[in-house]
Amino acid sequence: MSIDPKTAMATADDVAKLVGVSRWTVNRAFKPNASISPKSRAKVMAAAEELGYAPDLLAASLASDRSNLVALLIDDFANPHKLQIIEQLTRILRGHGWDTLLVNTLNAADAPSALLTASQRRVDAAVLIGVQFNDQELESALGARRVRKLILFARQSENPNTISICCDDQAAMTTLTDYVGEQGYTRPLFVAGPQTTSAHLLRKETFVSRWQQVHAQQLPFVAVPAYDPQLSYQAVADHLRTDGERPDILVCENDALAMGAMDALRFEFNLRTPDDIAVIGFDDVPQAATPQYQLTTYRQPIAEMVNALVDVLKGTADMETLNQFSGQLVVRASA
Amino acid sequence: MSIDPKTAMATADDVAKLVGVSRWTVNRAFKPNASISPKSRAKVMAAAEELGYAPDLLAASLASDRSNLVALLIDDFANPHKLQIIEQLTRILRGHGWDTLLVNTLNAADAPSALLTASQRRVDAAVLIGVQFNDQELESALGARRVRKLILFARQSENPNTISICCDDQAAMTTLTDYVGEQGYTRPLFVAGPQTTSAHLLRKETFVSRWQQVHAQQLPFVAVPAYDPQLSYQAVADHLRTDGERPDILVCENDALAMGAMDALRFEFNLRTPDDIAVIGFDDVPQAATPQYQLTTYRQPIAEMVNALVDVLKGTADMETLNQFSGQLVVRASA
DNA sequence: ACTATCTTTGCACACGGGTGCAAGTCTCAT
DNA sequence: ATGAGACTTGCACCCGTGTGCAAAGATAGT
Repeated sequence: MSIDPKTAMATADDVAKLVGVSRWTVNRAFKPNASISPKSRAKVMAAAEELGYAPDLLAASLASDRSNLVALLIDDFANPHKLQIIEQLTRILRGHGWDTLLVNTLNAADAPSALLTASQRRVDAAVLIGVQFNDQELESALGARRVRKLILFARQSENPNTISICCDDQAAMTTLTDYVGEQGYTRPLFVAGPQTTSAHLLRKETFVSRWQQVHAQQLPFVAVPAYDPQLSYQAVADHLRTDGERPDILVCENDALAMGAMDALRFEFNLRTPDDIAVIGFDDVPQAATPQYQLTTYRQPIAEMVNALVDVLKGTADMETLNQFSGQLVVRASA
Repeated sequence: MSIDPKTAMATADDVAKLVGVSRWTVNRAFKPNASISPKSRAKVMAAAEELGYAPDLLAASLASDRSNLVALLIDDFANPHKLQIIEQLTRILRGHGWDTLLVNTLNAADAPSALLTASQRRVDAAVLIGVQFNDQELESALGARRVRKLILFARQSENPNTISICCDDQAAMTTLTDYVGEQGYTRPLFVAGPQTTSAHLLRKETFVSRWQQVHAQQLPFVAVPAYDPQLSYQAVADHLRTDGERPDILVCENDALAMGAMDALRFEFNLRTPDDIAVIGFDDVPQAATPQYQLTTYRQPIAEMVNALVDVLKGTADMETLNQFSGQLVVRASA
């Protein structure tokens, strides 16, 4: 083996010595647009390969004040949609030269500490996704202030210190509400997620107010404490057992809730979807397309949104359109 | 706002100046077991809070040769089991002071490049999980040699440069094989994942050879190109359509394949589980417990395995037992 | 051959903190 | 009061690379 991993890694100085140039020439060889002659670069690269040299990104970050690191804060692992987002985010960011620090935030109280850690790693940005984060803490928490860019992904925010990249939830839910009405449903039950005080989705509010506006009818809802199919199963089952009048459609804040709800209908009450009770979700997770769910849902343009994130990181984003992405209704059998 | 994020971050020197001590005293205040008087520490912490100071982990990594960073390489996002592993790994590692760099490796050819990036960030270890990684590349790839510790998680390896933390797959599959026999099944079909040449699971081999040993019977199998329920659905459907004799149980390399297979049985052939064909999986993903699957499966002790990873990182691990974890058979309705 | 111009290379200084040791300070028994 | 021993603090040097500028080298036109 030519390189002994026990010995110290080769540095640019080592390569420089071997080639007979200065250290700076070596580092330039590794920069795409650096001013260096093709000949020097070739010699450097050859020597680098021989020594197993690769530039130290830590030292580079320290010196340059850019880490090419993005922190991703997630607290919601029961929701399969997160896996999709993680996949696309890590893949696309990596394609543009950013690495991803994945931080599992245990709960809202833990988020400030997670942000602090991220800031100590000098991340170029921290992306909060599905995190239950208190808007006030976004102001006061030390970590929040230390992070260069604070980005809420797939979630709205009124906090001016924050950049929000998301769908126009109101427009999306309006589309969905109208669809529900057009299909002739008259007794919707909204299945909502955690009722946080801030940084939350406007889906329930939009659906309820839009429905009320068109149908002049108050709507009941169920609140599930987390975006977890099992909790949704429980909550929906409990609700249907206690409440007298049966809804004809469950409008769910996302697919995780929708799938749990649908399971409850089927296995607790032996009800069929959509014949007995229809179900509609949000996110279009992979499981939504499987034959047992065939879930009608709304798909967010995640890849586009991640590309917008890249623009934000590069500083070339159009800040006006960042929270106005529009997705599409995916009609399947469930509603 | 007391801290302007646009201005430079406070450094230990700034805090030192404010308190009237040396920089080293400031840094000591942030180390749990450093030699510093409680009084100094209190003064330092107060000043630090005032200035919004927190130690720079990049600079610390550079100077100390420990990054407290672990790279996690994953290429298999269609498998919901990955989400469980990611969740536990990030949570437990964070509890012990390690951060996680999540790298989405596109395919086997991409893994060396991902490892190289990780090594450039000076990760303390790179954890390969479910990655289709060529064993030869584990020898030759630059990134593989530059990484301090190379760990295969939930996967065996014969490569001596590699540390493998996993179940005793043979023992697990033997348990499972015997269970299948005891339940009276006589025509198993094995549903296998990608047939890579190395670093793969020994589940198929173990099941087939064990079955053959006991029942003196050759076994058919299906190979699915990825651990993706949809691909499993297709492969199983195709197989059952073409092959004449119908198996009485599908033994699947993991739950992702098992769920896809079960869907195929139900929706392509209108067969019921386990009455018409039983199904058995591996991993015990959350979905396996839902009423529509009720999947009999084998649960690996992920938390224990992650704790072993922590021991490896700390250098206190018992290397002998690292690939001999044992999980448990979870019997549900599907087989 | 000589100068104007462009390209390539080298360098001082900076980034923020860790390590091990030596000097300084304090405590307490004598 | 004094000295041994324990606890605190300060310091020189190092980790590996980026930045902007100045010097050196190459190129082309006359």
